[in-house]
Amino acid sequence: MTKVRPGENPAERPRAAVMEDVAELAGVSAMTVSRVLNAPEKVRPETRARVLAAVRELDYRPNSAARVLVTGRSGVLGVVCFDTTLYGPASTLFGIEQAARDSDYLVSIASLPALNRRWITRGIDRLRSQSVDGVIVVAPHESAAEGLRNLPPGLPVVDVGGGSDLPVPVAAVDQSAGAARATRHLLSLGHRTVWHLSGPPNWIDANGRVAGWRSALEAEGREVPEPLVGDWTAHSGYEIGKRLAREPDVTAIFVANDHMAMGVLRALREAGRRVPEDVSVVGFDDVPEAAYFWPPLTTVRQNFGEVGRQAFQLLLDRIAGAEGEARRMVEPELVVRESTGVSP
Amino acid sequence: MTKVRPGENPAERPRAAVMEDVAELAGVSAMTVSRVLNAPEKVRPETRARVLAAVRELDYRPNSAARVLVTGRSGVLGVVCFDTTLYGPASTLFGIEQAARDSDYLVSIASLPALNRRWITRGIDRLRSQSVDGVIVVAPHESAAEGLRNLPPGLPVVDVGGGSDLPVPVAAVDQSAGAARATRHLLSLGHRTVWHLSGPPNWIDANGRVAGWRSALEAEGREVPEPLVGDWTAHSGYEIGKRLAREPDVTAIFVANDHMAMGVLRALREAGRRVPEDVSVVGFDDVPEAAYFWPPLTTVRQNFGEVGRQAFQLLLDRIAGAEGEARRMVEPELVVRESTGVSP
DNA sequence: AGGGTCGCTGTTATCGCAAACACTCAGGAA
DNA sequence: TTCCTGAGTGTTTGCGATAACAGCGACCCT
Repeated sequence: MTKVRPGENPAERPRAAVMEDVAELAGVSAMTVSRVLNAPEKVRPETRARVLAAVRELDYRPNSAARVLVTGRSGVLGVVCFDTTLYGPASTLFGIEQAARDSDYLVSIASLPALNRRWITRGIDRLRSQSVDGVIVVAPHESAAEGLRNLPPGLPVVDVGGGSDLPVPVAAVDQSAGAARATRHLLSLGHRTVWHLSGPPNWIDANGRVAGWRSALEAEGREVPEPLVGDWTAHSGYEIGKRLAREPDVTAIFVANDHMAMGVLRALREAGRRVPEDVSVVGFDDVPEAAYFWPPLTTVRQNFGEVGRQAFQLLLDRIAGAEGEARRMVEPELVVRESTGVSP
Repeated sequence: MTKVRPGENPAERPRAAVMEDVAELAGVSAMTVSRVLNAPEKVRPETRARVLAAVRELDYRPNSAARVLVTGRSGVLGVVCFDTTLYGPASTLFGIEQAARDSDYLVSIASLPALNRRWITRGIDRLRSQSVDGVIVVAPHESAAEGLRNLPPGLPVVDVGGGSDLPVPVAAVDQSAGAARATRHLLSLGHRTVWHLSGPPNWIDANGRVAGWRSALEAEGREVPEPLVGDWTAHSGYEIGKRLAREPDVTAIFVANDHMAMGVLRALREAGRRVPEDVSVVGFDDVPEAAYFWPPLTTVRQNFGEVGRQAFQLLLDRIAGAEGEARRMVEPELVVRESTGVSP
């Protein structure tokens, strides 16, 4: 006998099946259906088979809202991010999503209209209101730190790319090591020193690359020129590149990302300075196109996918109750192409 | 009097406040609290003020799972997508997310390990199991169509970039128009005909660009060369570009995206063919770096953000009960830079 | 005075599921 | 036999919110 619920017209499209419907069809109680789905070993195989057959026949799907209500777990994790059209954040997000998919988690995203403490807090709140099990913050900016200082208690949070003084676990590429590697590569080619075109102020990655570059120069006792500051865009690379091109001293430039490096390459060429004969250029990121720049760009590859996976793993640990701080550093890799050569 | 729930130790961190707690503090019933939050005009201003004060004092946040359970609405929409590291999909996703944020929707994403019917269906199922209010599919591939043929009834679905024969509303850039515009631009510069390096087979955008290119050539009675097929990467553009560079006939190339165009530019240069003096090149997308290619790339700009917004709007309409098909076409724009010039 | 209507608030039932506990029955130990 | 044990299943309850309806003054109308 099929109950017709009050207000339900049997002629209309039938409601989606619920656990009780499955139970009835299989001749068991709803609880047994629940067990088949959540702890199959506790149900006798024959019963289990009957239930599963009923599940298939009715195309039953558990209602996650009901399950969340009673268990407190949603199987959804949140990602707070800034601009997902930038190569780095987009790749990280992709890595997180893939790792999450493999563990049957779903990812909700909250993008921010601006990078500051208030918006980050709002983003986390927005996600929390949807009962996410945890949050990964991809906002590689100093202001993220403030936003992570007082988090709602009980919400697992992991940061990507953040500094070392954060009160939450962090997964990141070792920016400083990558920058140092790039700088040493240039020095090893005989350049007296290396100029730097950095990312915008207060971006963690930008700071890390400046630090690595500076320490590599200082370690060798080289002069440390004042870094120039861009905004990650090819446009800014071009504008600042024009200035650098006018300085005959400048024979080696470490640029904080590939897109800016592209602008620099163009500015140098327009100024008649050959790369790498007159000036060597190194980028950062290794975007897929970097090998097709003119000339092909020597750069530092970041494995964003791996960072995403590590961040997800840290979050899982946290959700499972792990305490304390944790850092997962991913090592970047120098990729030497044709934009670097011996000092003229 | 504050009830201590069974199993609760008053010394521990207190549970998050629920509606009943707010009601008690404000001296009203839970129902009144609910009304203050969902239909404030139905509550006397003084009462409302007391309730809101209690909400703030307890930092009360509604439990969305409970609300979903009873209303059937989650305030979450799902996006099914393939590779969010590609510029187009990433930008579209970003547009959707921004539009959603402005309307207090949250976005969950389900990325696909491969583009085919089965995975698309799975992605939609994964989202559906989280009670999303609707789904936007960003999978510009023929196989998406099959995946959209038999959808679960009752789930609003909108497609981005799909063909005209889909059973769901579609928001898209008019690829064909953009390609035709690019082709006509080249013809107007005096080129006898225009070669085409297309995207991979069965990608909707790739097909649309081929169609637009072909029709523009045919409209002027020009010879239509066999299109060459790439895979969107700069690498493939370079490899195929080397072949094109060997053909002296080739004076104008319409490339299906900017990254491949970058590879083509490099191949031409290496072969000693000057751009635009010997060969003109047009791309598609207008990635932010296109203006800094060497030479700066003439290309067709797609407003992905707008597409995302339109798709979101279509989905809102659908959720609100709108029926029937609908298409929102966004017009692309030709951006002329220095990679195109008069026929040699 | 009697009886609406209206504005505001409270009571009860319900959404779909799982935790906790209760029950049944077979098989083995005492 | 009697009791115990434990595997397998059922019953009850409650998660936190909203829908539907009921109650109750105040006010107006006739």
